[in-house]
Amino acid sequence: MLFRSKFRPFGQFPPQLPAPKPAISSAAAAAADELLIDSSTSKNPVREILTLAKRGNRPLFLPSNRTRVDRQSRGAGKDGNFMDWEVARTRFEDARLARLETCHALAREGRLKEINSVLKQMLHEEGSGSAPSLCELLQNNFRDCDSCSIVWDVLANVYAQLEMIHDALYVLSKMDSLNMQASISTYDSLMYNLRHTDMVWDIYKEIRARGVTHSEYTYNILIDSLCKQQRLQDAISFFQDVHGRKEVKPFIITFNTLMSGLCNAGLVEVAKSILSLILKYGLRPDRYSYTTLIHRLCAAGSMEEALKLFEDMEKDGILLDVVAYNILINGYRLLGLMSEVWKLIKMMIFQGLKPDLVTYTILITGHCEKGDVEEGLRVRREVIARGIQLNIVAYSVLLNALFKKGQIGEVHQLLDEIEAIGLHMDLVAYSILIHGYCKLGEIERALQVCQMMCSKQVMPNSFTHGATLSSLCKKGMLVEARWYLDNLVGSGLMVDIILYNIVIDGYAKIGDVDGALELYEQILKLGLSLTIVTYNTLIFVFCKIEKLTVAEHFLRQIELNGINPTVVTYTTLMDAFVGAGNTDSMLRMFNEMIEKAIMPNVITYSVVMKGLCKQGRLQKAIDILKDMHISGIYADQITYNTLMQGFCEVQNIEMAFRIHDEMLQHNLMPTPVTYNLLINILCLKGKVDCAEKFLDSLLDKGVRLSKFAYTTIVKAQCAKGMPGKAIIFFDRIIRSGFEVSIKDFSAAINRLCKGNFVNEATIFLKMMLYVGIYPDEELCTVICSAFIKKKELQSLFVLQAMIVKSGILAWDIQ
DNA sequence: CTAGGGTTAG
Repeated sequence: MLFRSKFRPFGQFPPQLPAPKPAISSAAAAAADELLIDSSTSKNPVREILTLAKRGNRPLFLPSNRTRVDRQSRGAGKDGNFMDWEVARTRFEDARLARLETCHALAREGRLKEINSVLKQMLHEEGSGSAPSLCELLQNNFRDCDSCSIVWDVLANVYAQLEMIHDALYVLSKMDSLNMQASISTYDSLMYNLRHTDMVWDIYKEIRARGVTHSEYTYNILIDSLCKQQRLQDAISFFQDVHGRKEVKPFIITFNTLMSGLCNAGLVEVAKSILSLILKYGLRPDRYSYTTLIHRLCAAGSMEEALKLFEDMEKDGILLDVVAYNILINGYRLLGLMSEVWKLIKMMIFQGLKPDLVTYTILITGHCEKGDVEEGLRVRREVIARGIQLNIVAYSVLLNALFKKGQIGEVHQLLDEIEAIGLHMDLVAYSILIHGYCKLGEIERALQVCQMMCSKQVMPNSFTHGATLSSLCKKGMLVEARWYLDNLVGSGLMVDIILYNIVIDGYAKIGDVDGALELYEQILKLGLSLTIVTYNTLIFVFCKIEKLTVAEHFLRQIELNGINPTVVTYTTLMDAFVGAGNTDSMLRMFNEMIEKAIMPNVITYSVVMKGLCKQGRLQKAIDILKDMHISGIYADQITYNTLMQGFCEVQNIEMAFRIHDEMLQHNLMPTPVTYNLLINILCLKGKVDCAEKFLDSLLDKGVRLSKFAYTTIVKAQCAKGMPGKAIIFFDRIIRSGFEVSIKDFSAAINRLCKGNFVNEATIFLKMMLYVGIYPDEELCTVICSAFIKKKELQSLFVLQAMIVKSGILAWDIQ
């Protein structure tokens, strides 16, 4: 009982979105029923995701806690036939009893390992939530037998091993009420599986209170648990308490555990000092001690130091194994040095070691990171051809890469493959799906996946929730995002600062200062530590509502709190100053960050350029481009577009096109904005035909253009007295499938009327009515005045009659 | 107890 109170029940997440507006139709209800059966009987969640994805239906929120009896009844009684169900139940009970009988027989002979494996198989089939009924069976059928307590103990132990913590705790509480004592090995298992939570200490206290003697693993598990919970100081103190007087000699494993914890916390130097501590205790560092450190150094990019430790390790007589090679190989992959990766793979083969799945996964990751998913998929085929089966990690890498490229068809193909092999989706794999769907804007599908993983007892963590929250925010669904966040907080689940940052950013993007500040207050109340991201986001929202003094004040506040501003902090402020036309303040900020040795990035430079262009200091802007090349920061499309816009504003057509050429020389694909700028400048300079030819040449090359490029040309044709061409060209826009709006028509008609091309304006009006758009009051006025000016009273009356008849101005005329 | 996969800010 002690344990149950603290443990939170499963199945609270995901919170369901506020009910989707349309009521669930009867067809959907039928589908829901079908799904219900799917989710409770199917062993493969991937199948369900695919089914959902292919069906493309609305979210159907499934109840996740189906009881066992319910499951049995659905499986057995086809037509709800009572007898069928009764027969099936009896058979099922008989099979369970037979197995428990076997366990007791084995217990009488002391064959613990075999009990363990029988129960493991059994509980795996039973699933979580099965403890109450199994306990009942044990209690009713095996009460007076000597071997009972052994079976009960192994039962609790196996539940713990299978991470069915609820069930393990249930068995323990039952044992307690029956006056049976669990073994230290069972407590160890339980603590190991609860090492990420505070509950280990409750169990440890329980062990002490009951006078159970600790095992050789007990302390190690506790130290590991403290490390896993980032309580390093406590871990070290506990180590000293237990091992300080050297009465209980620590394992080398315990030292390694500590080193691993320190490394994960980024305290590599402290971890290194453990090496000498090991010697002081009369032990020798082993393979794990070295590889733990080396791994950390590789992850931090310190390959040289890592290589040096490898030499030390070899001097100690420890040969490189596959794991050690993989760590090194991954180190080079992280640095993007794929040639070194290949060298090492050849080297390990030369030494008689076989690259394993991890090696290949690193290779696949490397290819995918370069954007070459095809090559990643090729390696996958090669691996399979060598008789190695990919695991969920390798598939995750590929899934993630495919989502990033938007190759959703291939994603589904891989999911099919995962299903066919029978691999289990894990937390990361599910998170990739959720994030992927979110990025595609398919939030409902993402929520379905979330729901599904919950029903499979794979609980979403902060990353998973972050993906959902950020896409809700990106879609501007702040009410839903806030509601989701509040639910997370309300259910007492771990909510970290990142989740708050995401939603604050959501508010910031829509300029909702109050929403952002409300969450800021909440963070303070909860006692979470604010990060620089939080501050950057708050600075951004004040910039957004043009309160630059407040924003800059915030910067000073940050510094007073001892937090270092980053390149993002400064770039945000600089961009706002440029937007407010205050280039001097922008430059002041730029100089300030340089003084603080904060490295500008490509965005910072682009902002500086934008400011300089605004002041007309174009030569200076070009100089910035040169500065960037020198500091090894590559200009991107936006940088070039910014510069190009500067030259377009002074109508320097030649420079605009030279910048375009330079983009191509640097292998940068111009964006729609680039083309819009160029087409616009051609039109402004009266070279409308030239603009049209340029547009055609782009289309020939297969470039996709935005509607703006087309309407720019139409506007120019109208303004420059080419009404006939404008009509033909506008027709082309409609035929190309663009959605035209009243604004596009008004822009053309206004310009035509201004140039007295009243007949052509009328043709536009007819086109407009033809596609089902009606003129507004303003546009009617423009056309009527044009008729009056040209004294075309006949047309005027026709138009007025039409206006009255169509009821466009009905509300005005009364 | 060591290796490979997912995340937030301009």
